[in-house]
Amino acid sequence: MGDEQRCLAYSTAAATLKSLPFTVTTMSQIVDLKGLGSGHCLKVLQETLDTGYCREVVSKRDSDKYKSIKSLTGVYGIGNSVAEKLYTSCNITSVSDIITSWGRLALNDERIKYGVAYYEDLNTPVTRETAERIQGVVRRELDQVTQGYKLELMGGYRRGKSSGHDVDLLVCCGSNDEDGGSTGGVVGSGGSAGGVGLATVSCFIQLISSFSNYKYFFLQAAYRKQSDRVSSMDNYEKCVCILKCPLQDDWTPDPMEDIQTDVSSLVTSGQNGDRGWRATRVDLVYVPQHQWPYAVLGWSGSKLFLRLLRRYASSTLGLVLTSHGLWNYCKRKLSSTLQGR
DNA sequence: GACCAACTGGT
DNA sequence: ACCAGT
DNA sequence: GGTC
Ligand SMILES: Cc1cn([C@H]2C[C@H](O)[C@@H](COP(=O)(O)OP(=O)(O)OP(=O)(O)O)O2)c(=O)[nH]c1=O
Ligand SMILES: [Mg+2]
Repeated sequence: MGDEQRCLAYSTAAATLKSLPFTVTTMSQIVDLKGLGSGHCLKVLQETLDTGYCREVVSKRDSDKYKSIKSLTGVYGIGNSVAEKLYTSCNITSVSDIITSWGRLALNDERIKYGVAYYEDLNTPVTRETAERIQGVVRRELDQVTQGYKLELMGGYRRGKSSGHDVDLLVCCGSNDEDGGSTGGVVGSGGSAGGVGLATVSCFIQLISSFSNYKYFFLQAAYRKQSDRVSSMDNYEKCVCILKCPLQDDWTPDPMEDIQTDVSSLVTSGQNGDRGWRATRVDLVYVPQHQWPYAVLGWSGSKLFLRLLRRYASSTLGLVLTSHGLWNYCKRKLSSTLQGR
């Protein structure tokens, strides 16, 4: 049921107001703005301007259900659907409820374990300073396996934000790494990478391997379509992980530290602020050089901007815009040098 | 009343 | 197909 | 929920 679309409508309305160069004080300033419509949004705004708040907003915001769902979806890996079920069918209202009732809830998604164990860390804003520290960690790992690469901060930071919910990094390998050709150990989905240390292995796989070597947490890896692979080994396009971000410059991960796999040990080891690191969500995206501009566009956001831009590409230009390229519907990549627009 | 971005991975 | 995520 |  089109909740996603209603969310889109609210986002557009909010962005419309945010874009105004002045503080809104009267309805006449906003009634004719595109994106606000003539219904719900205006009603909320009218009441807010008249009385300082909107009864519907306040009652929704302060309702027990809203507060519970908000806490539950704050767990990485729990979305609206599961949160709703936990709340209505299991009387679960908080993360501590989840921990207490873990055994009977059958939450199978591996991410939820980490989401619960590092709930506080993962809901603490990541400062730009932290993001740059992570970038430094990644840069030093990359320097050991390749050269001539590009590595840039993406997402909110690239748009000038000073904090965010994660660190988005875009990597583009140097020309030496493009098309290695040789095949080697296959990297299994979801965790330990094999065949580490071979010169022919893609720098991205080596990078990810260094994370598991160092006992960082590894969550998920996405594959790249065969046709887009830079080399035969190089089948990862994205790595979604949680890294231990050093709190001081001199901290290095302890290779002896075991990775905990059950929630209770994760939760206990996740507590305690005094551990020299903070759990940080990191997205690493790896693209071949010819896709770099599309990847920069696609990973800079914002989410709303991308949706509007892609809608324009599709409905006005008749093209498909993704983070890999600009295509026509027959799946032929548009040669932008020939089609100069 | 149709349309609303485009995609991947886990179950 | 559904859910969660980018 | 807003736009066309
Ligand atoms: C969430 C989301 C992100 N993206 C892209 C654009 C985002 O800028 C990029 C990174 O995703 P996010 O990290 O979720 O977005 P962000 O970096 O803008 O926000 P924050 O500062 O809170 O981290 O991925 C999508 O294309 N679609 C989506 O639905
Ligand atoms: Mg981000």
